[in-house]
Amino acid sequence: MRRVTIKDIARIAGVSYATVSRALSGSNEISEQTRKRILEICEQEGYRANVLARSLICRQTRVLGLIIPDVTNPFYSELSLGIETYARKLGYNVMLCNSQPDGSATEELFEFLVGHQVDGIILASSRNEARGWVTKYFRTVPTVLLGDSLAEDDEGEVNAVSIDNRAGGRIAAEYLHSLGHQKVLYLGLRPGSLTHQLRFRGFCSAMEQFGGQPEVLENHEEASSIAAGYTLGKQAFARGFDGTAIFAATDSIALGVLQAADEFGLSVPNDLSLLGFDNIIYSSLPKITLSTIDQRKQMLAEAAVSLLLDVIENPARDEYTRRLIKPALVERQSCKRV
Amino acid sequence: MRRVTIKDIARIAGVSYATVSRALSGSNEISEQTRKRILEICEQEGYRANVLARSLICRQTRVLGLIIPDVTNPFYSELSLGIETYARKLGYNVMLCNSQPDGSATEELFEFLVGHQVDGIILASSRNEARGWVTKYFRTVPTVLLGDSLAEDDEGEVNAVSIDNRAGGRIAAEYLHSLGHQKVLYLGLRPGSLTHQLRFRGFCSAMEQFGGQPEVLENHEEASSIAAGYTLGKQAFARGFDGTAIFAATDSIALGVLQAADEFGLSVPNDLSLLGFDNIIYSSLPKITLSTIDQRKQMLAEAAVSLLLDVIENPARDEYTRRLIKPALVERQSCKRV
DNA sequence: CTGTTAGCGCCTTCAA
DNA sequence: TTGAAGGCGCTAACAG
Repeated sequence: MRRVTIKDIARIAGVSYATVSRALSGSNEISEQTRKRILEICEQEGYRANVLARSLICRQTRVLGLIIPDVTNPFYSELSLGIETYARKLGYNVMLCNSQPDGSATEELFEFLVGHQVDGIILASSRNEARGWVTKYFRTVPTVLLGDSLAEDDEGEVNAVSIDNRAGGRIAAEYLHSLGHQKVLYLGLRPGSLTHQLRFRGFCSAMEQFGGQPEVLENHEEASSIAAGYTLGKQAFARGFDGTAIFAATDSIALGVLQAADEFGLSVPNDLSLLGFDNIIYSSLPKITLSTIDQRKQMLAEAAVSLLLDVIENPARDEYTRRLIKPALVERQSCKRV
Repeated sequence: MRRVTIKDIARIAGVSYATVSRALSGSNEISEQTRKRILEICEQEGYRANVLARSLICRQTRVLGLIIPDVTNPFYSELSLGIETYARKLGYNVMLCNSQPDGSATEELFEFLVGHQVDGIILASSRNEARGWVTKYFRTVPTVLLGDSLAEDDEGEVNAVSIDNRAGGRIAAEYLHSLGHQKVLYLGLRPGSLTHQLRFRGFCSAMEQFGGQPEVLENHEEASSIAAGYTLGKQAFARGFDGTAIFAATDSIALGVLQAADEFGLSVPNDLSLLGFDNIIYSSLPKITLSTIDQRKQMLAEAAVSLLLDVIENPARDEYTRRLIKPALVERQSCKRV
């Protein structure tokens, strides 16, 4: 399928192809007449500029790369829609890539995106390795991390945007404490996830401060899926869970726990309170009505894009920004006063 | 950020850049020695071929465009993951684009993708306009429709893959009939969706054959969202629904209906049977356990990619293929014998 | 205001 | 086996 090029248009219009280029680029060193005529011909012939050829010269593609673990995860799909929408509004397009839940395709995808000359990359990841990936590539291509960068408070050499997970954990603890829960299980901590660790740390420190006793049940899967939550939930109930509340590492995990509880004849919130994290849309479903901590995905999305564009436009920018967004409690009906 | 090019490598290696090109392309008209040496230098310097420049010459980019209404819809996110995974396995990358639930961005996205020289496009849409979009562009770029192409059985000039929606409707009717339901409401038919019409037609013809009485409640929103299902459900219950079962146009609609039923104190399946369509992952949630018709997304995804690649590789292909995939009933706990 | 020319980074004949 | 040269579609000086 041979496509019509700028030369074809030039030939038809009887002008040089530089003129056509000018007509298209909105240059002002061209008469309105010829511009109109050329534009009409383009329309007629169905001309579409070859963006690749253009990028070759302009040294920018106006496309951003976005790497997420898995679109199927509603947290990431909502995030990616927010990012795509906002980027498009600012004149950028995004190439969405799934790195697999375990992140195994991440480096390959970086290479791929660099090869495609994207202007910048957003890496959305909650993994420990995330920071390493960013530092490996950020000298080659402007990159921002959408996730936690470091456990300690010292800033690393990465530009990052994330929710304040420590604060999120604290909010959870305060909420459960306010309902009188003392013995609470934190279910689904993934050791490979810095995000989860921060969340857990914030949760524990507040809980202990209140004299509560946090327990943990780790998730050794690579993803916080409903299935993982289900397995872990069954495990907890089978060995005789004797606390009053469960704080799930994510909403998906909570959904799985709910399923397990159902099978064990445990009613939420009557026999057991359940609190999630993320506020995915399915948490608001009837009969689910999961109380949770909201991640403010829209804000995260816009912050990440803004930061990335800032990095792209100021290549000499010799500072690193780390934006932390405050999470918020969403109270529904899965938690009850003990 | 200046990136290292083939010329830099050539200079360092002390060869012409044609030689470097050969080393990289796996050509056999080059000695193993120099190839190895060059490859090492590339590695050292962190050389990444500029895919754009390459595509300019090779006239193929190995990227496929995928247009879906909205990633946030789990049906489409599952589909898109399937498509991306399968395409990547075959050496293709995909550019995912959201056309908005109302499809308003579709034409713009076609133009965008054509400008980016994608090798082909998959348009996933259930709208009436879908066929028109495809016929408008398929001469410019190989395109396959993932959705229904025509109401009538005559083949149009489009290559298409879809579930057999008429059969899906029939299966639904047979199932509800087998449980003794006579008065059934088809809830959520979108007039703008060919898919829904086929589904409804199959449903009605079977239902009538059984002597049942199908009713309809149309959805005039642009998307089959949970919210739309909720509104429609409330509407149905408010005006006094007196049937025994509801067949929802999609699972998301069904989820909304469930919420409305909950508010009206109606228990599913005790007071009312509810059947969905799609089999999104959230239908299997505890306490939701929605019976539904499975769309076989994996199969759809692979069929669409295969067909598209076939069209790409055989440009002179003078036939149109339409693949219909059989849907399957997934029985859970939302339907009961009357 | 318009045309000419020289590349962007890469691949591919054609010579050597 | 290697190098030189032309060109993919387009933009950007520089002339005219």
